[in-house]
Amino acid sequence: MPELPEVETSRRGIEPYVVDQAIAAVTIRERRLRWPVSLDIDERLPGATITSVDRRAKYLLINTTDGTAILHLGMSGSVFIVDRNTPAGVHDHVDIELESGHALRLRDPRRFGSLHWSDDVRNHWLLKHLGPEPLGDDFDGRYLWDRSRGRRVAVKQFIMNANIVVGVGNIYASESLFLAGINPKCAAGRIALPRYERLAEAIHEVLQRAIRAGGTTLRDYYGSGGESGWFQQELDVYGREDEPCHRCDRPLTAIVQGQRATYYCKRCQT
DNA sequence: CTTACCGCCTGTCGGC
DNA sequence: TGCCGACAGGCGGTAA
Repeated sequence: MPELPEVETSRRGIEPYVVDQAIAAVTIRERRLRWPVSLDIDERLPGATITSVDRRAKYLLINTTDGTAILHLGMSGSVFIVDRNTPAGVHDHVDIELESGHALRLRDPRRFGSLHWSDDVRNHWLLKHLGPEPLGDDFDGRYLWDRSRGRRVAVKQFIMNANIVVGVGNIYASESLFLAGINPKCAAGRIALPRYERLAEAIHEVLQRAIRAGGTTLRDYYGSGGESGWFQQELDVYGREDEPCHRCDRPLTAIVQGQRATYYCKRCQT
């Protein structure tokens, strides 16, 4: 569920509590995440001081004086701040305990998330192949057009491919295509430049709006359980099968692409 | 190179 | 009302 806006909201939420904090201890209650949590985490984090919290794609990068913890929230993960002695719930797998008496807690019921250690994040295997940030300078319609030439994959799957552009998850892919008026089934290689320019703008718009919405509800990452900022976006199509299109009033359509649900308007998206 | 599909998990939801 | 099976969903791995 956490898409890029939610991850960015989490980053901003925990940042003030963890930056410049020395790590007193690390408690790992469950190592079996998407990949087993490496012993490096236990060995290297304690004693280090957190220098910054960055985001790359949907990864949170907890930079320390000794290296970087790479955290992914998967489908159901969340991070939040608790007092160090707050009893852990069933799915609270990791605590990074800080000198301040707080702890950064990772909760992830489905365990699709992950936690890695790296001395050289830029070349880490999880991040190395990733495409540009959708909110960064090197992402625009021209870029999408360039990368899509000769590709027969559907445009929705194309923009969800992290090698092409990161952070466009299932929800925001449908929303962006609606905003741009593009049929999700359209072959990526058969879409002209002007339409990709509209699509790039739409992706930017949708993500930016969601981050802003997250920001307005970003009250308290301390003891919050990490729910704040989640799902504040007003959605035009996602999850609205048979409900009226916000533009033309006709019922919206749901299909499956690459084993994932897609929602769109047959009249407005061509 | 591209494309298609698998499977890791558990909370939620629909059907009976 | 209560139980149970189906399913969603990010994303790297693997196969074709």
